[in-house]
Amino acid sequence: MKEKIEKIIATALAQTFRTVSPQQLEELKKKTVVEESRRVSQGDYSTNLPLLLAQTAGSSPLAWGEKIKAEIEKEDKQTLFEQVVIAHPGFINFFLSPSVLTTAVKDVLKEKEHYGDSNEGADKQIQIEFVSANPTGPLTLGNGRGGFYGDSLANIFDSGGYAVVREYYVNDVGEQVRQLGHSLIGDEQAVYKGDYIGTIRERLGTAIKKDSPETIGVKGAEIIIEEIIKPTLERMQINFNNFFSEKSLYKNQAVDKTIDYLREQGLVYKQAGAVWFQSTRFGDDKDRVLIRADKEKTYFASDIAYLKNKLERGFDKIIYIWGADHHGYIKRMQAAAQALGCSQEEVENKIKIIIVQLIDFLQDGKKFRMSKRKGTYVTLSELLDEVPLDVARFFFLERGPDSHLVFDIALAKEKSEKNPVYYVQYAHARIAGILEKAQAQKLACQPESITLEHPAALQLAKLLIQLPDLLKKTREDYQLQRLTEYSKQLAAQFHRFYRDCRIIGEEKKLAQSRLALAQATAVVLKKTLNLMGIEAPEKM
RNA sequence: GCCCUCAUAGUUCAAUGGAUAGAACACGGGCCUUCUAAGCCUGUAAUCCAGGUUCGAAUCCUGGUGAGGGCACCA
Repeated sequence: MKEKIEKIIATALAQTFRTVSPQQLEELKKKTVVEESRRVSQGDYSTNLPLLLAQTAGSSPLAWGEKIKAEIEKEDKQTLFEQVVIAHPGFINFFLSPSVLTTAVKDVLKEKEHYGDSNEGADKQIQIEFVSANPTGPLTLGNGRGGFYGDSLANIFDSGGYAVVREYYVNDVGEQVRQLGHSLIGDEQAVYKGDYIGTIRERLGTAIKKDSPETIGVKGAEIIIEEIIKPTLERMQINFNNFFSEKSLYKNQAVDKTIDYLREQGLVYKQAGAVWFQSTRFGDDKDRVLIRADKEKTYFASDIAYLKNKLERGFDKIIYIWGADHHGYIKRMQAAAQALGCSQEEVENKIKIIIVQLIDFLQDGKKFRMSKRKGTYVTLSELLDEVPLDVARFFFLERGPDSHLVFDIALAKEKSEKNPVYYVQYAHARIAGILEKAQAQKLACQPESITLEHPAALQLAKLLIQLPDLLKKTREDYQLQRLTEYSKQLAAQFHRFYRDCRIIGEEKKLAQSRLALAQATAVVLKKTLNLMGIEAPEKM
């Protein structure tokens, strides 16, 4: 919808404003905002264009408004708008024609679960790497946040027509694996604590006595991945396309080859026995070690090899989802990307690193920072024992990635009945109930002859048409909390419609129209919930 | 010390530089002979502080204050 309006505005702008250079025109178009109006009195959509024009070319915003309005009305050949109104201090408000809304309801019913999908990414491949928790213990709430976030983001790109690869990078080699080995042995170098250590120790049996810490660590990591992490991911209903092993990058010499490559580029030097990468050449704060004096390669070295691998696989977009404790890594990864041949622009647009803030949790009135090493953490599977998956997903997705959230465990359990996810699901179940009843009475909706007359019905239809714009926007700015907000709005508006507009028992044509709207609402609600990985129940 | 986030009702969160800052929970009133009251209506209540940019700032800039995170030949 917004696109259609933008197009009309762009044409109107070009007609009105001929004296200006093409660059300025582009500039104006870029700055022009079309948004859903916040208030009914301000129409359905509005734009700030007159204000911008006054800024660029002088004269009063309202005068510009009049000129643009005239052009818009000429240009609006499909009569999208019932009314176009200039408003102080310089907005144009658009009131949609009822026919736009009835058409939208028909579209929803026709496209069903594909409503809101787009083909913008039809020939594009995108890779999202997320969770990637170290195989040294169970997944934590923090992993859950990143996991639900990444999974839903992937769904939204799916819906945009992209070929999406969901990948989990397994750090199955190196220092921490050795530390895991020591922890399993239980010697003085033990680091990880927690009940699972004892369980795995028993599983390994006599191997503990004879194998090296490294070998034990490798075995332990495998058990943790296969028997702790993967089952938890399954409970979370996250399906990765690929578990990418760090070890494999060593086996096929990818790490060595990457270091060689950097060396050929003249970006590597030796100092004090170690091999360094000149990341400062690309804006990093300091150079970084690739090979330590003791010949051990750093994680950064394999991270670069992994990035190289991703680039070679030809993805159009590469998304990393990291916890805030990794933010210090961004600069060096961007430096690495440039060293691997990405332009500045590619680093900005092609490689997206999303930082999800860490979670504190509240227990007995005290805040705790989670730490696997200290054993002070809540595992995701513990959470899922207490709280249904739908609630957990909604709870995490409700917050923007930048928000530092405090997870009150007691509250999450106690308030599960009041969780907004039930509110949204209830709206869906209510509709399902009506549809069932309607069917029993042989009342079927006739999408071809819908009329929407009641304000509550019109308002509901206006919300339905927002889904495509909302998904598109989210693919641009990654602000997933928009989906939970939208689902709550949609549910609320349906509940109002339900209050004001009866369906069963009304005059036939009216009943059919309203039934169509209710059914379309169910489709959109379900779509929105499913994108978040949440069920849309028929009964509650 | 340097760098990155964040700071909005009592609480947890929303809000592309736009018009009267939205919800939910909590607290106070109302609404079920009618398609699910897990609902609806309604009241109280907020942009950390000080400057600046702008026609317009919760949003951008500078400086404070407070919270979290990061600054190793660690992972």
